[in-house]
Amino acid sequence: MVKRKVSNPLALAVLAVLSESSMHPYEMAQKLRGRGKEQSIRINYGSLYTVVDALCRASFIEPVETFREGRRPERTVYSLTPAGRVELREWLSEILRTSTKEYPEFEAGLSLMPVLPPETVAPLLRQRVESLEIRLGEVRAFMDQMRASGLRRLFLIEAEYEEMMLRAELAWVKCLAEELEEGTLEDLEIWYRWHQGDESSRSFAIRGEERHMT
Amino acid sequence: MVKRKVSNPLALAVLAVLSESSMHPYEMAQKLRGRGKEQSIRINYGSLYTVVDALCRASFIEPVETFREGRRPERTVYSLTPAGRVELREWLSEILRTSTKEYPEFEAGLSLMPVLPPETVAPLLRQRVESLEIRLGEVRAFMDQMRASGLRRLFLIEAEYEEMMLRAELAWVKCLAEELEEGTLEDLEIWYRWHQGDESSRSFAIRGEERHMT
DNA sequence: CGCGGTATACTCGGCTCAGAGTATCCGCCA
DNA sequence: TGGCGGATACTCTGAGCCGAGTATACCGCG
Repeated sequence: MVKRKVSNPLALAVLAVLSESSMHPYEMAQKLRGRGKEQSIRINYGSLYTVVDALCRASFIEPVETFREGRRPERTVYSLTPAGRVELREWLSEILRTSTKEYPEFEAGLSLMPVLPPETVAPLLRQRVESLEIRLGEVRAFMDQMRASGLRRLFLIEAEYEEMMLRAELAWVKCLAEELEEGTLEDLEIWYRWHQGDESSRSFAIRGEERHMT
Repeated sequence: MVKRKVSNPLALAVLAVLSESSMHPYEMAQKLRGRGKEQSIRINYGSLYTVVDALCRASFIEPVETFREGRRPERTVYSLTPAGRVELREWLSEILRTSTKEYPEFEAGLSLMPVLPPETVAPLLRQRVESLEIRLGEVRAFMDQMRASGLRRLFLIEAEYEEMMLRAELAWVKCLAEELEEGTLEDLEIWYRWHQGDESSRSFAIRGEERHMT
């Protein structure tokens, strides 16, 4: 778990494309886009050039030539250094090997959910179900399209992972929404009363304590 | 999907605790820690004070008094404004309602996985299984501990969500590792040959095209 | 009664990042 | 042939964010 000198995942993608052949930054973006990597790694120009620069400073890549055609801005072609190859292997291994805690927005939302009254939350979760279904459709469409263009399944493994995670969340959210709608959720009673301003629900978060929440 | 003036999830947590009662920044952090919110929302001092400041500038919160005890640094107590209350409700609703695409590291890792040879990847995934199991244990321990201190289940819903997502990932990774170990994964053959430098696997990513990868 | 360790309460500087803006070239249609 | 849209290829600015560092107070222990 060494701290990486360049920690943006886009840098990992840069190292990966350069492990194939030398190229200039814009071409890297094209390559990654062509393979549909923008689905799993955020590619944006601002970060791309910053990241290439940072990789250069860390000596993981180096410029091999610069040229210009016409009066276009100069293109600098970069190539991977041996140190860069090592970094690529180690970093990628670490990512596959260890699961680091991330903080998805929805988890934060859930943890503050009781701030809203339960009658409000139920329809919101229903909307989420729809939203997840749409996203699921997009992922499937993306996979079909990529496969149609001849890409092997191995190169769509990250999309399969995303699909599976979406399905898992979908099932869970559906279940939670149902419990809310049918009133079978534990603690729903006090949650409701608390939002009515009921004094008897002062101890809301904690069983048998004075009032406070979140 | 309005763009938030202050977009750090920590700001949402600040609005949420202030919806209960006015307090100073350090107390907010204590409250959130006490409820175990540091599991679902990144709380760190640097961000906390920046975020409080930003919320002030956006008029979602305002200072109500400042005092000092002894020769300790000054404490500023903040309270929620009506605009802040509206922001809290809307922001939280949006998070619960819509799923926005996030970019977990592991997904990026998977999408670049073929850079490593398959014999290397299999044991890495096995290590991930272990790592996920450890994390799962931590989440369970956290829930038990919180429940033991009297916290209602409703306030641990985000932990239940995390547990479920961990289980889903665990099952999937186990399955993938197995397929690799038993050689039943589609495309495993060429993946292997490609790393041997075999010329017949030049068309690796794409079926029937010249060599390139990622 | 002196000392170290822990809790309190911030501050600061530097790095990262996003995304809007800029400038050039090419193809095409009228 | 002139103009316009779209692709190419960056650049720049400002805001966000982190985490190490700082300084004081309190508390227990020998």
